[in-house]
Amino acid sequence: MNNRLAEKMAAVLKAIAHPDRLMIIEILAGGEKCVNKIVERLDSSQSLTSQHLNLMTNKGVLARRREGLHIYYRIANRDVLKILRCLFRHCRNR
Amino acid sequence: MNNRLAEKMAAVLKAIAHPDRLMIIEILAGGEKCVNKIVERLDSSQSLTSQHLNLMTNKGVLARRREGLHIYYRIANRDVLKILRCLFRHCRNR
DNA sequence: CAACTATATTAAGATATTTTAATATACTTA
DNA sequence: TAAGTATATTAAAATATCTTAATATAGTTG
Repeated sequence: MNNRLAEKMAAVLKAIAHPDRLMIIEILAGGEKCVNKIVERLDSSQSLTSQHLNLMTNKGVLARRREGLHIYYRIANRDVLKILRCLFRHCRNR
Repeated sequence: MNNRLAEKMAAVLKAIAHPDRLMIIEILAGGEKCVNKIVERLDSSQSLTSQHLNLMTNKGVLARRREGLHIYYRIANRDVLKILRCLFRHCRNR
């Protein structure tokens, strides 16, 4: 692992290293959702959720598409789910 | 995933979400090493490296043992390596 | 025990992340 | 086109992380 790659890897981890953002990824694991559904399930504010969604989209973790008034978010690359599953197993028993 | 678990998971991610710390984990994947070996391979300062090592030890990612003047660090739980491998594969091609 | 080696701790400043509140934008529909 | 709904952006304050430099500690050896 060279320095450049280590930085890329750290950037991906930082993009998901937040409780709300992990929950968002879990919510989207079940398929794409529009923002207000995500806000409801998170029990967080619209603004903050939107910022989390934007951050993860900019970092390539999520992708979005518009359909009328709604914007649907989805997981951009399923690799992230693998990482989450390892992490989940690791944390569940401790 | 409940809130408590999401926080635990985020804490583990934060503990490793730093280029130097990822490199340290990779170095230790080959077996335990003492601090000065790690410092050499990282090309970072003794103090900063020691702080990274402490942080990861406190968060349960690493473990250490003393042998005379040297303190040997090792990976506390191999789950972390699985996470890193997923992440590595994810980042290598982008 | 003095000098040395290996490592840890501390404090401070720099930088980044998180959160809130207010406001803006984009699209839809009456 | 005005009002309404869904979402995004911005700015500021609060908090956390990162880095450096200086110093402390713990063990070893002459």
